[in-house]
Amino acid sequence: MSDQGSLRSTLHQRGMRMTPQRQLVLDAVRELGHATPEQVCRRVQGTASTVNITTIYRALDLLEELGLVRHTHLGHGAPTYSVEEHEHVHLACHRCGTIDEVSTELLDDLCRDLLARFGFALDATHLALSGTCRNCRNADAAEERR
Amino acid sequence: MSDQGSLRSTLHQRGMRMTPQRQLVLDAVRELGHATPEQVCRRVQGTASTVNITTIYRALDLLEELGLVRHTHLGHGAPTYSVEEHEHVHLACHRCGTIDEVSTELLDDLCRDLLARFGFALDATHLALSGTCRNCRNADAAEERR
DNA sequence: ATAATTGCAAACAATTTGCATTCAG
DNA sequence: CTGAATGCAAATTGTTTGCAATTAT
Repeated sequence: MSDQGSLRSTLHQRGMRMTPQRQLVLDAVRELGHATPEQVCRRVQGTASTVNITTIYRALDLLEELGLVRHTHLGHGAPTYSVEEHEHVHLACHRCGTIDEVSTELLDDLCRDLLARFGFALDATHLALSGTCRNCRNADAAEERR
Repeated sequence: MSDQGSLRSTLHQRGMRMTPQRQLVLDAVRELGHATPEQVCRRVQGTASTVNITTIYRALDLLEELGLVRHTHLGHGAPTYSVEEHEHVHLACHRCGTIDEVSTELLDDLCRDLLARFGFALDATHLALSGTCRNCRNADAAEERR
């Protein structure tokens, strides 16, 4: 599902079109992995230099509404967009800023729990968990010892 | 720990002071629960009308650095600040925007897992989990049936 | 005195809006 | 033709910076 054709028809049902701009934005997000609107814009402009950043924002919103892309607030600043496909969880260290990706399989139990207890269907794709990574914990421990 | 006095002395060790503005910001965050810098500002200005929003930002940064408050990106827009104290997890429905709070105890297993497998110490306070709440799932199911 | 803190204005970054133009059905 | 989509400029929102004036030690 959600291949080229079905996307076209989903849009068509809503009286919308799959324009070159929207396709380029989707491609850019696919290729870049995690990218801010700014970065997507630069990428798209590599191919079609006249595309305006406003269009990028509008396309990202639309694609997100259609469930094709997703945004996450990793650090501060601008959010990053990525395709819904590759499911993973971010481990963001708030000490050094490193971001690791691990499988969503980790969350399976939690998912089940939330559904059973609260009727809440967790969207496990692209979750960002913040904490302290091994390195920083070691560094802290060393600090402590002094 | 981290009562009035120890805060004062923590600051003092760093050659800083507990100013009225900072106290008001901390109080506001305490009272408001989850608030954007803007909201904190309005609250503080209710008591001390001349306090500038710049000061709010600076105080929030400082208080966060001291581990007294914490910010989370709930919806889009501005982040919300809240006191570190009451540990809980947010269940944010991306359909209707409702935000529920549940105990962090839910995450105990996940915490253990992350630490054992990745050496990652999850900060479970104030995690936001996005997904679909019971109501919206029911609504969707009803839609489906038609 | 001296160093921290504040308020203010201005800069800056990220995002949104209004509107005239273009484009596809 | 008509409505959807775009580009552009301007407006808005959220946040940061530089600096002079104020305040506590």
